[in-house]
Amino acid sequence: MSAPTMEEVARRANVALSTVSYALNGTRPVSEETRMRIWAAMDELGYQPHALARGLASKRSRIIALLFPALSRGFGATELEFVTAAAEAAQSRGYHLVLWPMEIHGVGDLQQLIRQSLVDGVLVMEVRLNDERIELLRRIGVPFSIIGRPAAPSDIGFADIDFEQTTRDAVTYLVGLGHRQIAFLNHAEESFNAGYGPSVRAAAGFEQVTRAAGLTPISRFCGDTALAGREVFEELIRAHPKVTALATMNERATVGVMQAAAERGWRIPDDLSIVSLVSSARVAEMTLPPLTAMTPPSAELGQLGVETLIDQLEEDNHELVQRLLPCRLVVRGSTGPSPDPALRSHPKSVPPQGPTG
Amino acid sequence: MSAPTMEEVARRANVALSTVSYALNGTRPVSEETRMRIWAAMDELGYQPHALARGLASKRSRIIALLFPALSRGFGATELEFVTAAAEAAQSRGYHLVLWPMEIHGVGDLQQLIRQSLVDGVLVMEVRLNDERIELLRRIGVPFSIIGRPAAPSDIGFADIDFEQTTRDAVTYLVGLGHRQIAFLNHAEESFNAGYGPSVRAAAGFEQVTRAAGLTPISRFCGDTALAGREVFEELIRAHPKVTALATMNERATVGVMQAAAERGWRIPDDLSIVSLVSSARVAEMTLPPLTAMTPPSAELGQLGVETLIDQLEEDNHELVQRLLPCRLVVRGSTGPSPDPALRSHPKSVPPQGPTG
DNA sequence: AGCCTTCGTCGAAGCGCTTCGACTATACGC
DNA sequence: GCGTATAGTCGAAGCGCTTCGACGAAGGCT
Repeated sequence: MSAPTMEEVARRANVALSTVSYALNGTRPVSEETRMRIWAAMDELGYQPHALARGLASKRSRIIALLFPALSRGFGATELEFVTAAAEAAQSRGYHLVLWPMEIHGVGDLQQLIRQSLVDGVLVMEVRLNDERIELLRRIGVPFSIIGRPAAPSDIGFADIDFEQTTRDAVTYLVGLGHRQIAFLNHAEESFNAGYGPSVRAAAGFEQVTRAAGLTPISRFCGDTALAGREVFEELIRAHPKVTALATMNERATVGVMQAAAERGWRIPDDLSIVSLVSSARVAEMTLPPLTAMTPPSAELGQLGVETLIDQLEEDNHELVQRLLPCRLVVRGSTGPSPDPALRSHPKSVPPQGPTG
Repeated sequence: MSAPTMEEVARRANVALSTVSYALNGTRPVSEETRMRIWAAMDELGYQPHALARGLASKRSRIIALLFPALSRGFGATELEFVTAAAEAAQSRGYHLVLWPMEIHGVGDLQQLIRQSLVDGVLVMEVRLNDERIELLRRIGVPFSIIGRPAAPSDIGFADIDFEQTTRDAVTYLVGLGHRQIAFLNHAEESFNAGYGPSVRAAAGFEQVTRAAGLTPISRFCGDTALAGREVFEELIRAHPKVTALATMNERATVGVMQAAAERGWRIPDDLSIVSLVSSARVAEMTLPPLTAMTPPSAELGQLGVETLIDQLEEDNHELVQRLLPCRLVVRGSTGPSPDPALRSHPKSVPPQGPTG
């Protein structure tokens, strides 16, 4: 009834307990013949090594923790995909992934968990440029790798979206459509100032690519709500009436922009093009028209994050893995050739559907 | 440097190792005074019990697994919220939650994981009415509880959305707005036939509430894509031109419906009301207008699922917990008073923005 | 031939905890 | 008063595994 132990395997294969262990882990050489006998015994018994016992004896639990901010802003389908991919990657390397949803504010909570010696390492999501958590983790002395990267990611493994490249790609695409006045809708100013990586890096990328294209960078901070999106958009259009395209960092605000555009009679993409800088397909397809968007490689990031960590745990001279992945452009219905902005203020058609919410 | 052990605590408190254990777990009486000394020693050392050792010795790992279908249909923000809540609930009861993303097709994979004795129990998401997984789990002999419920949930703990009630509530709300021809947009027929719980139960609820209100139930199956939504909507309106309100089961199709409605010049909610039967706020706010929706109690479900399982693990005479939670109606912009359908076919305003995708 | 490695195996000592049986001292019943 | 619980503590035996040291046999070197 209860699970077979290594001892039973050993008896059945007529070898010592330790030999079974060596055969299982390849820790010491075992003759071809013996190994065969042991394997046979194992699967006749349906043997699976006892994870806790193995962990206790070897001081390596083969469990890693995924640290993610509970109930955080902007958590959605993308993150789920990420988490799933991480769990799968862990599983395929023989590890387990535990979820530790928490905000870390002091060394306390986390240290308490770490001290339980349940996990070999920690994977951290959503890292800011100067994230205190990194210092904390280092002080605690637990192996970790991160998704996102701090300002100076000198000696830690990470995997992150290449926001600069993503923004450049998006803007380049808009320029290719003939747009010349392109605005960038960032996250809230507080995020930017707090060093939130996506915000800071995308801004840098935008600045860079517009300058390189000989254009004037126009950008705005904007809270992550539809209302903020509307307000900022209105102000933006008043200040820069010739803007024909928008690259946006946050989806809720984007919806607000679309509302506001509709209210002033602008059609998307005829009168205004919008490209969302980081949107999963699921979300991008919810709007009308569906959003042309840069889609984050969530699954790859999750996988990469886990592998970076595990490599670090297993190899002694772990070469640091640090990887940047750009988002992939998926053209949907929200982008088109640049209109002549002058012909736009009084749209060819009619007043659109008013706000209803 | 390395974590303190129970032995060090014992030495420091001048008691036997076992006494520390008793003090920690309350397994046997320990005098007030001794207990104080032990506590003091513990937090001077920053002691945390070693999870693996504890698990090995007690045969209870205090780890539970969340089994969820990898890369499944319809996975999004709602599910993430659910997972987060589950992890938090586990944590607050002193448990850890590991993620096991997998499709179970045979007893094989799962049994292999179970045999590692890593987890005390399993929480299963997304259960169909006649889910083979339940039989499997029972055969494997691992404690489990489920989110969703099978056709005859006689003796297993579960937590589920009350789809019947939710649908009734939604339709009642529409009826209250004056709608008399209300259609129900279900998931795909295959899901229904496969016994997918939400699909089957919502259908039952719809049938019931419409009949009770003296209305004729109109319903359609519909694939989970915008295209399917458009097609089914067109067919529906041709067959039942007087339909003024829709209760929809799936978000992608809903977007298709909104497109199709816009194409024929219908405004939402002036010409057509839509209530989404299971939508998280995040998604419902992405559309234009934002969707009035029944919002699932994801967090509560996650928490309830975990607690059901843990109760079952800890109490000997575990009274079976079986709970149904209805979704909460959140009115947004997609519902309004019933129009006179006769006045609708040639809408007051203009041809809307065409399809762009 | 003699010596040193390497291969293949065994037995035993833990890893850090829980739990069982045993023991002492005190309280209780009648 | 004596048997009998009960509170409070201890020591030791595991839980199922990894890993260390040891040892014989086989092979390579000079």
